[in-house]
Amino acid sequence: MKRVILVDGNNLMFRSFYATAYTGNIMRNSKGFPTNALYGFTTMINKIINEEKPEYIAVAFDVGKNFRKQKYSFYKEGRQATPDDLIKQMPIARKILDAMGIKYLELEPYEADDIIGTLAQMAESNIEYDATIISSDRDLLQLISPVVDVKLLKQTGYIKYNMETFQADYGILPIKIIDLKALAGDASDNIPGVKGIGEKTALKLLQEYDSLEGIYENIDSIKGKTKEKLESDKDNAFMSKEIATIYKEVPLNISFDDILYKGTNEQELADIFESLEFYSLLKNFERKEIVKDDIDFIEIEDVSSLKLGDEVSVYVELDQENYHKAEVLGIALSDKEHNYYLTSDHIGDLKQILEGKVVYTYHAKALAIILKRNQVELDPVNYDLMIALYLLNGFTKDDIAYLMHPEHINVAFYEDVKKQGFSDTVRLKKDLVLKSRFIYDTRDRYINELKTEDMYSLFKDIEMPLIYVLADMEYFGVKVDSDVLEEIKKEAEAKLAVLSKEIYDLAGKEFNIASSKQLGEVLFDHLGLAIGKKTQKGYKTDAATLQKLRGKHPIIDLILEYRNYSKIVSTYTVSLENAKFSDGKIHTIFKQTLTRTGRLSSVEPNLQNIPVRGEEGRKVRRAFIPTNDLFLSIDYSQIELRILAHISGSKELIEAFRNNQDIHTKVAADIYGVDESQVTKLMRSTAKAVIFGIVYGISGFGLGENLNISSKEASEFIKKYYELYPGVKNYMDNIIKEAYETGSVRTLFNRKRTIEELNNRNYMIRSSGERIALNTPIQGTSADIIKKAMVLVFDEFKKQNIRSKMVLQIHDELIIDTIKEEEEKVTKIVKDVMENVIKLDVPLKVGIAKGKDLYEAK
DNA sequence: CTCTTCACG
DNA sequence: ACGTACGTGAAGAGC
Repeated sequence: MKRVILVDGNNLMFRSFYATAYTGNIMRNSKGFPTNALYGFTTMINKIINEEKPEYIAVAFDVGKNFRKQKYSFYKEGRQATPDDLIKQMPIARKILDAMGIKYLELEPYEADDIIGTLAQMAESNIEYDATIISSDRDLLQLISPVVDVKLLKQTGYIKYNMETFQADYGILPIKIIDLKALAGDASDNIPGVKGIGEKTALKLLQEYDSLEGIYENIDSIKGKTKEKLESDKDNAFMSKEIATIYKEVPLNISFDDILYKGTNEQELADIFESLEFYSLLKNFERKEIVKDDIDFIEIEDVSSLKLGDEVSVYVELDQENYHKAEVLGIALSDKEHNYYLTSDHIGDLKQILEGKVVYTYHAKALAIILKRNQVELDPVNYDLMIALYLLNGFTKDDIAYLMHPEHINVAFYEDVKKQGFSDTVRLKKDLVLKSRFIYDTRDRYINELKTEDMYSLFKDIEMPLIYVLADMEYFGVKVDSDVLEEIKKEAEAKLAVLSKEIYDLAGKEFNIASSKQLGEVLFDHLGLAIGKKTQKGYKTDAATLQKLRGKHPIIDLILEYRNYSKIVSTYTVSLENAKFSDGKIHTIFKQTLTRTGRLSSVEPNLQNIPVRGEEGRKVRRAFIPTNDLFLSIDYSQIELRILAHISGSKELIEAFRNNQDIHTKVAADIYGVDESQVTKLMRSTAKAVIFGIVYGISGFGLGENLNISSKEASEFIKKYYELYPGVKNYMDNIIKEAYETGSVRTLFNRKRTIEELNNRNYMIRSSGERIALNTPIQGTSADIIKKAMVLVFDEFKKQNIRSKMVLQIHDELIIDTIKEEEEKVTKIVKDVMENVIKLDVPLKVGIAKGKDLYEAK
């Protein structure tokens, strides 16, 4: 028996396109040509070849006009036009198939379905062959027969249907899919069917009367509404049947020999992948010299033999991403004309080599920390390519290789090198030199781009200096008291032991409380509590869901408490202790090029989410102690709302901030229509939720969920807020309009965020894009402001010889590890800088707290 | 490796 | 009809 694989090419391309277009970020090559559909398509075809090992294979496409549409103009009407970005990719799919040695078939005015149907028919009539059809389109199920089966692609994986499995699922013969559509119609193809009859009813009718014809022959034995519907739409039903029927006599004039799988022409395919920049797929080929992966350089033993111009790029390779622990693997230097390689033991010479020069690098913070660890203090570099790219493209990879590949420079990806080890030193040296060369050669280009985009000042005056502020903070670190952590851990573990016993008793059995799957089964199946929302894998058991079940069963409170303590143990005692260095401190990494809004993030460990809201968790803060004498915490009061007031120009909000009013109380008084003195706690917290929601672009539903009120009531609040603060509403409308027009939004400091989501045809994703457009200028401006403040504070400390240290930034808060004698000075400097870093239409205000640990300094 | 949950602003 | 708040990082479960 010979197996024939029939692939629905159109279907694969559409699927691949929309699968990855979903987030709004369409994959493109460096020339801007869209490649997302082709990537998915190629991956799928490769998978099919590997899994099916076909002897015969054909891929069918739609082309030109189609006869159904010509006859029935409403067919597929109302469909969104195929996006240009997808149309452009279609011809390349055919080229890829040619290069892969796979026959593709298309013939006007037929659709891919009809071509597949015709080939399936050929298999039916030739005893030697059987066929497998691959598609996600259920229409093709009508072709299933004893010799034809269908692999129906699902979001992940597929379902294989043959005669038996199809009948088991649907209860009808495969061919009756046509009759099913004749009755139920098909919204996506705009096939009418019988109005008011859906899939359920249609299946029932077909199981009883076998076919559309059978149903109408027995129309009198059908009763009620169904009969009426059938009678009034009889013509539509038969017409729908005709449209839904796959045509099996397309005049292709081919034999199976014409669709023999010939195998890949590697050079041809490599050329296509090269132009599409599918580097991961190219790895599979031995390739001719298409990319640059060689470079001339001088290996330096004696530093005095180095001859460098005034402008120098330097690249230092580390053996792991965490530069607080990493060892240097090698050093590369480039100037206008030369490239040099230095072994890692020259790291200490970099000061002498680079002093007085204009220095460019990639990831200056890593370099700075490595040098600090080698007791070298180098002047700040002038240009960090990683930062430039972050500002320009929102590029977030630490690995420069991701940037060089699109420019046809073949250096190993860091992940791959790590896997293989760094043994191939020749390769390592070349790669390093290629990197320093690249940094040097692209510098002018990116500086110009920054200027064109009006972000040069943001780059030069804020982000570049901030590198060294952060390096200083990270390197100094935060001291941790292990005894305190141990004590908290012990207490929490004791509580957990008691709690789990009680929980098992109430549940009537032992289970893993940390498993949401098992917990869901216990609560909802075993104890029979009212089921709320579901997740992909079971019942939702998060805190919000459990909160609603409180009082329904005593186990709920215990579980909430259990979760609280287990979070403390795992995330905030054990792992913090593990993160401690031999100096007794934690050295986090502040990622400066990660977030889409301009905020920092903190990793290994995250020191921006140490508990504070709950009393139990908050105790963890006792373990964070100053290296000097005390912690000062200075935080912006309601900075995002003040920014909203400023950029929206809302008269009412500006007025309120200028008068130093409690904004939540004021808004509460306004929306409830009472005097401020009559505002209750609940009213104030409701107002607070409304205000925050507005900044995030919330819906009535979302606010309702959040406040546990009906979405109608919530919508009323939102409406009321807009009426009271028309400036805010106006801002929201304008920024969204602007975002649609320019495809991006900016902060007050010109930081730019492009929002691909706005071009998405999916309503949900577009809405999400609109919320991003609303929120990013606010969150981003707040990030800009505190970043600038950090740079100024750092400079001022230096100027006044302050030895107290800024150690943490938590988005709107700075923590200073303070020397007692400097307390007054430090407080004054930080407060002054933070409040005056920018002049807005509203004042900026800070709150100050201090203490002998992070618990008190809050 | 993905999902769920939960910590922070 | 649909799904429903912005930005993060980390741990544990379970495939």
